Amino acid sequence: MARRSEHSREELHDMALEAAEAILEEEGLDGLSTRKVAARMGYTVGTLYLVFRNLDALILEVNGRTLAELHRVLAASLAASEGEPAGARLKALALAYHDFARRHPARWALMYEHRMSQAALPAWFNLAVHELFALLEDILRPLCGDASAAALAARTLWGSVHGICVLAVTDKLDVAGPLQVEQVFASLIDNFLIGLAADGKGV
Amino acid sequence: MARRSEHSREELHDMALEAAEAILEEEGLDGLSTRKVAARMGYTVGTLYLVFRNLDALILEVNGRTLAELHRVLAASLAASEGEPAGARLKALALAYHDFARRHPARWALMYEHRMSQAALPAWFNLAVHELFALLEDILRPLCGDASAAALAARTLWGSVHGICVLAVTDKLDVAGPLQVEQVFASLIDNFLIGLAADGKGV
DNA sequence: TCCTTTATTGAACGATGTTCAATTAAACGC
DNA sequence: GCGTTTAATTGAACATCGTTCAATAAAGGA
Repeated sequence: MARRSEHSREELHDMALEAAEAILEEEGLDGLSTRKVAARMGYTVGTLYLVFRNLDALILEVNGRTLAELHRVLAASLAASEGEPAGARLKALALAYHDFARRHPARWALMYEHRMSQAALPAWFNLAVHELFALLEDILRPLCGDASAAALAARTLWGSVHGICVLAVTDKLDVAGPLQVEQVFASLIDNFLIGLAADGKGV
Repeated sequence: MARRSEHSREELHDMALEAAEAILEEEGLDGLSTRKVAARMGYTVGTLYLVFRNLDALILEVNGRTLAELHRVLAASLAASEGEPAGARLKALALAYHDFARRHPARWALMYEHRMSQAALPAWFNLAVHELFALLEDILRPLCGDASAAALAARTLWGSVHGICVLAVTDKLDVAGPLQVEQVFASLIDNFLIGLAADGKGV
């Protein structure tokens, strides 16, 4: 077993997160346990509890890293569609989101399904969520009257895309395959953008 | 403890489902356990396993009943808005869905978050999901060209409303209170319907 | 080399889902 | 009414879970 001070507390911290992520990828949500994480680090349970207050604290940090990775993926999608019309960029974004959910189902589910014991999520987590919204708001602002309208549109589209992903990934959308999901995204974004454009003219 | 043949197997079946639902309402998702369900029925764990193959089978049936109750609630909302314009009826439906999620958070979450061990959901469950979609399709059909367009629109709106509810209920929508959620629903439905109407004219 | 310090361990606790031999009460034959 | 069969019901057992904490063992200073 690991020898005294072979790793700093910070190293243990990162090793635990990486071990947890590996288990989630290989065995899914139910495979995650404190003993498995510790074993994968080359330590025993006790050591894990020196670094994290409990499993919830570890999961919260895993979720923070997943959130950051998701942000990178979506930002890359936006960078790749620079110059294209807003509708095409939003559809690419939705597909990138769906693709991330399919490629990392356990980590993605953990973000949304895990209920924290403590009532409120920490500020840094809400900030990371806010940064995801900001990506959408940047595209939507030119299409909306003011910033608050863009904020509302961003929350609407975000929630919608997320819901379609949830149902698609768990096979409750009653459609077959990613090809059909693409159609649902197109239906959402095309129609929503037509409505947004009409709002500007109508009022 | 319960005496031999005091309850038929069918009675035990229903008692278990009612016990499980009561525990979910009172203690939430994490409160549910086989021993607690059995104790609430006035039996012990062993008896529960004579009626249900395992906890997953019990949860699946609880979810079936929740699905049926949700269908009743939404059908009632539709009946109450008979004659009103489609947009108003869809908004009322979305609010009824959100209200159900808020009033029964554990049973609602159990429907969407529980991963079945067996790969595929049984046919009767998918049929119940299908019946929920049918409610939406009935409103959308007059607004769409053909039935397949209505089916696509129904899936789009359903997923969208669901996603907004998920984020709102778990406080990840970054909005405060049900009043704001109502605005998000309105944004979704108003803009989507404008788009649908434009589709008919444009093509 | 001994001693202090502390990183690390692993046994313990209560709870979980699940199984199944043992028990006990009802039902039936006489 | 009594003995036997039948099956409904039990609860102890097992592996696993998150969590705690006294015991241990190794590093560094004297």
